[in-house]
Formats: sequence, structure tokens, C-alpha cells
Amino acid sequence: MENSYLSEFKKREYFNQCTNSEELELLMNKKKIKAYIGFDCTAASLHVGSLLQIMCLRLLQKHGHQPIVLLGGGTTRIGDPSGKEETRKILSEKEIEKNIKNIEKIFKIFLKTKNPKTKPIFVNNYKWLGKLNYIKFLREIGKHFTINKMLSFDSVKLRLDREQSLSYMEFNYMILQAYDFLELSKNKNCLMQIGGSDQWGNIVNGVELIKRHSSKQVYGLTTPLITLASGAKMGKTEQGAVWLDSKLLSSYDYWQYWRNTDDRDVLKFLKMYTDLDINKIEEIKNKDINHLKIILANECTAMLHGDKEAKLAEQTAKKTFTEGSTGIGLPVIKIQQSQIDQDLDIVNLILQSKLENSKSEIRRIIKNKGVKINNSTIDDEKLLVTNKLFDENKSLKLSLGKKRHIKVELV
RNA sequence: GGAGGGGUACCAAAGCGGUCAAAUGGGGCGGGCUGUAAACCCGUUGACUUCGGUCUUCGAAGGUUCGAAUCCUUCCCCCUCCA
Repeated sequence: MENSYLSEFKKREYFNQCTNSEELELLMNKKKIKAYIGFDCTAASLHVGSLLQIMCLRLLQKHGHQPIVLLGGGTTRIGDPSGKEETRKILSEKEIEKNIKNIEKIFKIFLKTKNPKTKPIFVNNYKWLGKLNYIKFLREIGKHFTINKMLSFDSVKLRLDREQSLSYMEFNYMILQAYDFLELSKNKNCLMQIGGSDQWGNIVNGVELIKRHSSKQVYGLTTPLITLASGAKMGKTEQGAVWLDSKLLSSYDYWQYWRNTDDRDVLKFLKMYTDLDINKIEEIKNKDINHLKIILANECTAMLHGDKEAKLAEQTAKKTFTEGSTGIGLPVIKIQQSQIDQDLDIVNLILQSKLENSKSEIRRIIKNKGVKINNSTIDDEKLLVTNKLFDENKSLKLSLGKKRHIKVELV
């Protein structure tokens, strides 16, 4: 009992609601089950906002249960109205397929794929939703839903209350998600669906549909919406989304994201986003907070990018922030000698680095003493980049503010 | 269908013929303090610039005017009350 899936789920603060906590606990102690989470494929990759869900799947594996990853090729074609104020844009089939492939790769990093009993099962609901027969669907599935009830769900009610249009297509989303669950319960013997708290309504619908349709008891479990101590939502920064994809966000930047966690969030994040043992976290929780942040950053980065990258990011951070030198793990941009010959100035150099994309903004930062080359403040916005600025390895450190550092290499 | 109120920058919200690239607050960015935290303090916050200016922006399109976010016309959208 002590170390069951659900108890650890709760200890790690993943728990928000469950359709039947006690029964599920008993069931999961008695046997290993399959559980699924559905992921939206609107974007080309996943970001930190989905990480909690991924951690739930990892936890399933840890306790010997098997995760099913539903990549919603079908439902992405519809668009979940939950928590949305407006109709989302609908993607083309091609884009969705591409996104699914990309996202699947991410799961293969986070989830263990060797053990046949716990390796993730990937499913795409387009496989069954794509060939639904409308009349048959209405007769078999539709009869179990009352409009009265559907209208009472927050996702629908909110839109109607605000007199914002909700298309019939979107209105059907919850039925399709319920149908997904039914399909997985029938064909994969899936007994549980996990999701964010905004999915509660959709999940309950599935549980009820399965009960009516197949007289089977299945369960729903939700995680809370994670907000940062600052009040912001998890996963977004001013620079953009915190992607779980090295092509979209470097391991160094990923490490930095965790390293910059608010003091008040550190313990929570250690529990939620690392594999560290709960008891161990309790033991170390009074240690120096900055040390804990480094542990957090290392654990999170290692999980996604590997130990090596995590170590490198740590060393680079140490060199950059503590010693003020240039760490080898800093993101690099390359510039051509010919550009220097053609009088490349500091503003255009920064523009090329993509650290900022407005010349006015760059000039402003220079005026406010925010730009440094090799740790010395630049006060002339017309400064030309010369070979003298580069060291013997033909590189130079460019800094914007205290946190944004980049290495410029001359080729 | 009838009567009002409103759409202003990333968000909220003032302005209601020139001094408006547009008050103020939040957010962001930069600096200071510190611990790559929070809080706090200072600066900054449309784009481009040869730093003289130039261009684009107050729901959309037209119009009046030397001059419009501000006045007029049409259209679109939102809110409140009545039916």
C-alpha cells in the first residue's frame, strides 16, 4: 500500500481528482493495468506544460503498469474547446502527421521502451475515428449522451455563457474523447485515463460511456493545473515556450529554465519533475536553495538530453555565471570573416544572434548598459566588430543582460 | 426587434480637434541590491534612422479639416437593460 502508484502519485503532488480513488488503489495494487493519456498534436513538439503528464506515464512504468500514449490524430482534427475561448485553427492532415511523428520521438526519450510489459503503446485515434460510420455511431454511442448533460459541462457552458460561438464540430469533441476511451478499453484493455484538470469532464464522460456501453468499470484521474509562484502558467516564458526538443530549445537553455526556478517552487518541482526518491527529497530539502536548483536543473536536463548534456550545461553555467568566463556549452552562432570585412556592427551582430530581433530594442539595451562583449560593457551602438575582439580560438562571448550569453565564432 | 454603453499599444485603462507614438497601472526588458531567487529602487518599453528626422499605429473603410485616437457617414464586433 505504501508504495503504490496512487500513493506516490499523491506524494508527488500529481493528484487533483479521481473518479474512485479507493477502488482504483485496490485494483492497481492487485494487478498491473494499462492507462492512457491523450496528447494534442497541434504543435510540432511538446513543451514543459505537458511534462507533468509525461511524468505520470513514467510513474506508471516505475510501478509496473503500462502506459498508452494516444496521439490524437483524430481529435486534433476537431479541436478541444476545453479551456479555450475561441475556436482553434485547424491544421492540415499533413501537419498533424508530421507533428505526431515528432512528438512520438519525445516519448521515446522519456519512457522506457525495453520491457515488453511496461513499454509504451502508441495509438493514433484517427485509426478508429477516421472510419466511423455516422449513423452507426449515433445509434451505438450517441444514445448514451444527453444534450442536457453535455450543455452543463464547463467547456461548453463557458462558451455559451459568453455567447461565443461553439461549432457543432467542437461540441462533439467530448463524445469523441469518450469514444477513444471506450475503444481503448475494448481493444487494449485500458482501465484508466489520466489528464490535466481541464480534462475532467471529458474523462468522466468516457468512464460513464464505458459503464453504459460495456458495463465495465474504468477510472479517471486528473492532475492539477501547475502555476508558478509568480502566477504564470508553466511552460511559457517571455522568450517563448520551453520546448522538449533539442532542435527548438538547446540543452543549455533547458538547464537554465530549471536553474531559474522561483525559490518557492523548487521543492514542488523536485517532487514533480525528477525521479529523485521522495524520502531523499525530504532529506535534502533544507540544503542551500541554489544547490537544490542545480540538482533540479541537472535531473531535468539529464532526463531529456542525457547526463552528458546536463553536466556540460552545469559546467557551462558555472563558468559563465561564477567565473565570468566562457563555457564550451554556451549556444554558438557563427559569423563569416567577410561580414567583419564589410563593417558588421554590434547591433547587427546581436540581430544575427537572434537574442533580440528589433534594432531599436538592441540600441535601447546598449544605452542601458546591458550589452557586453567578453564581459566589458559596450556603450557605443555603432561599434564595429573587429578581429581584435576574438580570442585565439576565434571566439567571443556576447552577453545581453545578466542571463543571456552566447558564444560567437568566426569562421 | 427596441434603448443605451463600448472597441485605444503585450494586458488593463485614460485621452475625446493640434502641445499624442498617446497619461497611469500591470507585464516585459536593462541597471542597482542579492543568490542566475523573491521583494525593493532606478531607467526603459511602436519600427527604422546618416540621431536632423522618417514611416506605421487608437475595430474597418470612407469623409470633414491646414490638422483627427478625438467630428461626420457606412460597416463589423462586444457588453448591459427591455421585448
